[in-house]
Amino acid sequence: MCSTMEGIYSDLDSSSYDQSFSITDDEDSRCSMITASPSSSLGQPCSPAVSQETAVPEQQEKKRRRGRGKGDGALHTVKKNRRVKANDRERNRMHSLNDALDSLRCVLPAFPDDTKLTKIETLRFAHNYIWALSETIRIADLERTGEASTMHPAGLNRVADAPSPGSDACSWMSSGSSSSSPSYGLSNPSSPATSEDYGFVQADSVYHNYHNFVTGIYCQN
DNA sequence: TAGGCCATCTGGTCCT
DNA sequence: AGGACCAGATGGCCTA
Repeated sequence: MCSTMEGIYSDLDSSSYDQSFSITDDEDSRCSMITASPSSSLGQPCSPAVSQETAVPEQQEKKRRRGRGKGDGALHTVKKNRRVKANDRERNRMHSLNDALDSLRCVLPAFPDDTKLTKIETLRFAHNYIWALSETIRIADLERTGEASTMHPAGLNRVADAPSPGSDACSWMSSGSSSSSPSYGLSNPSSPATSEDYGFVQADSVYHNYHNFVTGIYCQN
């Protein structure tokens, strides 16, 4: 998950870094933080989430020093210790957030090239995925009640016209290519009325991909 | 090399 | 008072 961090800290400008405070005096608390990741409480057997815990402590140490201090170097000991503790909590909090994102990635359909989704892609993907599943239930209910013929979207049954799920799966499910101005601020998340709500450009294409998705193409590993 | 993504530090604000 | 949360700043890594 994490690439090598060799030589990162050694390249840091020591003068700018020392303006903050010496972080090495907090070695113990930081080590305890690394091993105390709350990811296990999430209950998802997900390798990406675990990798953070099992990373080489030396690499973790170097990675943790990447952030740049902005202090004036005149922090009192009490204030400094408080800041160090706050940094630890903040780091831990962000690790928890990342673990949650990893768990979320685990329950989303995998892509053919097994590319790890970015954070924003994961959130958008999950958003669309939930919507697709909701639509599946809704349409299934409609079909059961005999109203499906009037409620189906136009392109839903034209499976042959659907684009290949391989290359554009990510762009659809994550809306990754629509980072310019996608609208995710729905007033009612349970009823995404239009494809435009998700930044989709072509409604037909949406339903083609959606059909591929609900028929299992995107779920095959 | 520029841009995207990410981890970390930091100070402010709100809450308990 | 201390912790949680947040956003800005900074710098490293990776890729086109």
